[in-house]
Amino acid sequence: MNTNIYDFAAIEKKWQDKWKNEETFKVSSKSQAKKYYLLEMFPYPSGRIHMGHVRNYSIGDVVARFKRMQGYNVLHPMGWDAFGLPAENAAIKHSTHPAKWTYENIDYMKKQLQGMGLSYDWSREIATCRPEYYKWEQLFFIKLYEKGLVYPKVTTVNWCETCQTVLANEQVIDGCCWRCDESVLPREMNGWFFKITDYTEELLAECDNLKGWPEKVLTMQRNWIGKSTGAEIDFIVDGFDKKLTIFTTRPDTIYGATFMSIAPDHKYIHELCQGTGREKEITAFAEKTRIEKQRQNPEDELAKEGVFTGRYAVNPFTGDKLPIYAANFVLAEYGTGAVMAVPAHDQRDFEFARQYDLPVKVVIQPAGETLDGKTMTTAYEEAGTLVNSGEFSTLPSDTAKIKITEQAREQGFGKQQTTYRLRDWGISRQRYWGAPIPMIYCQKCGVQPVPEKDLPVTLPPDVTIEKSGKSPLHDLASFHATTCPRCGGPGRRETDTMDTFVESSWYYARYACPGYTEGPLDKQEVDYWLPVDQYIGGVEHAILHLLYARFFTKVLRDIGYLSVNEPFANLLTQGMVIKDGTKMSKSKGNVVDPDVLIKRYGADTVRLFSLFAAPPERDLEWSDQGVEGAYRFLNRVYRFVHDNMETLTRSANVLPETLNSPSRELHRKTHQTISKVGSDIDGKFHFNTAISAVMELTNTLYTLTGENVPEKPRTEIIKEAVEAIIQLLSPMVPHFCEEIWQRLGHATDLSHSPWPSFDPEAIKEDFITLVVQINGKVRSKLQVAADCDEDTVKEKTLADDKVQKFIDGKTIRKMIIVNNKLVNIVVS
RNA sequence: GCGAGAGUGGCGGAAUUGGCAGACGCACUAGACUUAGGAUCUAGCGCACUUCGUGUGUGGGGGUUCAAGUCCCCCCUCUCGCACCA
Repeated sequence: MNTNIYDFAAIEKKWQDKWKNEETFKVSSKSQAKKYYLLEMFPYPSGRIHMGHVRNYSIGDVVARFKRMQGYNVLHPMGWDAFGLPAENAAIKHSTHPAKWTYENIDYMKKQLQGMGLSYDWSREIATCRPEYYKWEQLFFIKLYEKGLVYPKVTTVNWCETCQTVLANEQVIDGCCWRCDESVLPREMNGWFFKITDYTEELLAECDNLKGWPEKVLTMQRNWIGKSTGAEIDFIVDGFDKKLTIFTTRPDTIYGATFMSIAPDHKYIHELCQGTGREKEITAFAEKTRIEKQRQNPEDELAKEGVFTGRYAVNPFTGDKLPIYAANFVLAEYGTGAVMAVPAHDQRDFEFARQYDLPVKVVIQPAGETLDGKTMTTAYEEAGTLVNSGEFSTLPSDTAKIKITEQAREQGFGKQQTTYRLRDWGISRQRYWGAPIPMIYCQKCGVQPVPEKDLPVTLPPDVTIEKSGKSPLHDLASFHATTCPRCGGPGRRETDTMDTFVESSWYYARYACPGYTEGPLDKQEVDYWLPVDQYIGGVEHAILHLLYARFFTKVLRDIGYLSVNEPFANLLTQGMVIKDGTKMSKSKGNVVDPDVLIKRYGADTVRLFSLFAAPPERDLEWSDQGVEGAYRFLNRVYRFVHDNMETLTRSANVLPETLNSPSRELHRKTHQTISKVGSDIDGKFHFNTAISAVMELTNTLYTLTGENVPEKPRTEIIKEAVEAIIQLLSPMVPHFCEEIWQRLGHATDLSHSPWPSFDPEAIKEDFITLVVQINGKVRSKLQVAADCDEDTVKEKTLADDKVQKFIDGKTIRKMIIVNNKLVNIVVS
């Protein structure tokens, strides 16, 4: 290795080989040190890592290395979220097998990650597509089924005829399949559901305890859960034997109901209009609405539209007959699928009423204003005082809510009710490349779980993915033909596979015991390592993955596999990497390839820049010139060490008793930097300011040792500064620092040597520059001894020439002295 | 529409509890070294005015204060999330 230049390629290879051969970052729970579990979201093995990965894993690695130097027993694992549709698409495109494609990608990406010098314990690597992994997922499925937390349901799904598969909502773009661009059709299908709704309240309540999560993510989760409290009230329908139940958050407005709206696909819609002569019209309207909702651009709201059903509901409080409309804005899936319409106090009902010329009856009056149903132009939705509401008139709306609900309950036609937006999690996928759902259908016994001893239900490898995209499992008798575990008769396996979000809902726990064969989780290990102390990933998973993982943790806790309530104690959501102001994408041609950068500058430079360019939670604008700057900085440090190698290695580590002035200055700056970098990294993740602090120290070092300075710092102090720079940078640019550390004569690796500590005494400044303001404007600056007393400051200030000039002939009204900072003289 | 976050030089971004706005880096300008410079070093670099200097300046407007990027009120813009949720 030529040490005259910064030969990053040779340096990085040397240390990566060493880390790999010596398993430097392998950890075990048998340690005296306190544990720290740092996890980054594992990648989908799509082929190559992208800049988003580089950023995510660089951030994580800094924290892992920092915590390790602080003496923690750091678990820092990596693995592969390896099931998913892209593998099937690639298999079709390249006439290969999803498994082959996936494993090849994993091999390549693993090399890329190792090439970044990330400090993973690779002995814990997981690939979710391996039977050793998904076997346990199938076991969970069965356990959940036995507990009633998994159930089958026939429901409407997004079906793509061309691709022969169900699509998740997020895979439907403007009503079309993201893959083939054909229209997606709703289709009634049987599917398996996880009963996440059993955990709604806990998922919501625990949000308040997740102090280490960004408020933004918690808000998104709360919104997604969408709790609202109100009342359910039954309405009798004239000439119809069933009651219609509505849900409302405003029972206080019930006297103002002038009609009723129900979803066009409400479960009673057909029965309801039977015999009214309006059946055809209603059916046509339901069909039209369905199609429009399919086609609808989510950006714009559908115009409100409705059709009278020919029936009337009776308001239980007033006895009024309310016409029932099928309305396109009422959702069958939310609440009860029917609403009482109070146009005076609900904007949607108001718009609908005006459109169809229905009465608007005011029952809530705001203070200091009198609303008139005939003339009002917008609904009044706030609180107020009840009017036209029988015995409840004059009550404030808050009280009325309670009283009206109470009376409905007493009289048996209503109750207090809470509704959630959150739905159960449909996990069936008509795909091949996923974990098979371990259930068997039997003509005689119905659906039966696969016995535990028969797990895993292995994905058959010998299949071809056809162009149609249809899962080969459906027609593969060797897979689905089996016997019923109960009666021994012929059975057919479930041919659907699980949503890939199921794998990622528990992988973090499996890292605690990746090789465990007695069960999914080794209780001792997971109890030691969990929860994850710091989780890091993109904000795009704010709801789906993070909610599912929280749910799974609670389920696994209740089955007895885990002891924690929440999987991730602290969460950091990093921003996107963008270029030219927009997200990197092939179509925009602004993609930066990490391989190219690493080849050109080395992994350390790429890491350094991605940490320096922006704080983690913000978007990072990629700049080729910025990368150049990071490279330049490392060279600057390298050069200093190289040019001073002899002095540095010869110099003692013991600091001398007395120091000259430049020594004191450098010593102070060194300790200030140690202090700042530590506090910037620890918990704050301000890597950008940490790096700039080290740059400042480097600049100071150059300045104080420059050719023309009259007196240089002592070599011991220079050595102290250089070693601090190397130690402080080491979590960010590990190869570079290890190499220099070694050349400086250290026998122990930096990875496992302690984080430097600072001397609080050394940090203190001898002299302070005191800013002197007159009427709030900076007019002069004074050098004073630190902690100088007020009288001395006053005296010195008034004696200053510039100050004299500005206060001459004026009256001093006030003098404000802020210790060690500034003086403000108020004159008139 | 609702919710969250943000708005600071040419650019990325700094600025404890209110206390020198623009740290650090990029770009740019001038100079040095050099056969050469896309290496390195030195100096400059918010804007305006004629220089020392003075004025002005953190999306806009108002306020509190000796002092506001920071606190309070109103408005504007952008990003993200949710979106007819009854």
